[in-house]
Amino acid sequence: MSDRDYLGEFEHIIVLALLRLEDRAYGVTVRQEIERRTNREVSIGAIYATLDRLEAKGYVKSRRGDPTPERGGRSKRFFRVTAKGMTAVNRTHRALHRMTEGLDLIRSYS
Amino acid sequence: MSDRDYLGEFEHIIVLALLRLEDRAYGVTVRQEIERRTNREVSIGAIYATLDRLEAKGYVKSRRGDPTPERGGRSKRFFRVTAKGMTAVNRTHRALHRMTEGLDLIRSYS
DNA sequence: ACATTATCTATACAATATAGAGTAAATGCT
DNA sequence: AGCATTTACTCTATATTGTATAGATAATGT
Repeated sequence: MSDRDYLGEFEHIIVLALLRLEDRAYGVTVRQEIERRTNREVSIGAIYATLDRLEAKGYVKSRRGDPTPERGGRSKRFFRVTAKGMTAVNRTHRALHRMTEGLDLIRSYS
Repeated sequence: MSDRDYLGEFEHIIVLALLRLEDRAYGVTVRQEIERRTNREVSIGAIYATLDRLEAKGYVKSRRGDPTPERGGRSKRFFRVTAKGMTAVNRTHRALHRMTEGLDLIRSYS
């Protein structure tokens, strides 16, 4: 909860998905984005549980969307990363980067 | 446990520390390396618990070292990353990289 | 042998990750 | 209106990971 915390592995992935999706980020698209980019199958329950936790910590914020003119479907809950969330991703990245730099055994991040 | 798993956030940091320390990696040096590079304080218990878990999963292996000619001190338990461990770090990196690429909001890894 | 130093082990608890079933909201059709 | 269909979210339960604290072990010098 403190401002020194790092994002968990999956929290990290989810925040990155939100950043990529910008204003199109809600449960279903977040799941798709992750599955497409990483070939990792994730349950929808895992997505929401993590989004809720991130929101409780103030790293993301959600708002209810208006219904779309599609065939049906409940209205969406859109998510965006807060400034505090951005700080947390950057802190996490920085730590990973500091631990990785100079290591050539590893496929580099860049 | 399966060969599709990703490293948790702290597991990841620890494996990277082992890779950096090469043959000097044991509890105390792992802790120092992490604290120095990331300014993150970690308890020694956290380190060992994670190392044990990583060993149980086959990502690292440990061996008992001989006593050194220092003032005292129990003999060390050295750790190294296994091939399976390397695969796991790389899988984790790849996922992170795929989720990060193209995002300029974020301080890049490279 | 005992005090000192360094390191590791055991245990317990909190936070995070995951799955799956169930519920809700919207639309189109009859 | 009532109901089926579609899309999306919520709830509950459990497993795994992350963390701290306290205590046990092993080696050395006096």
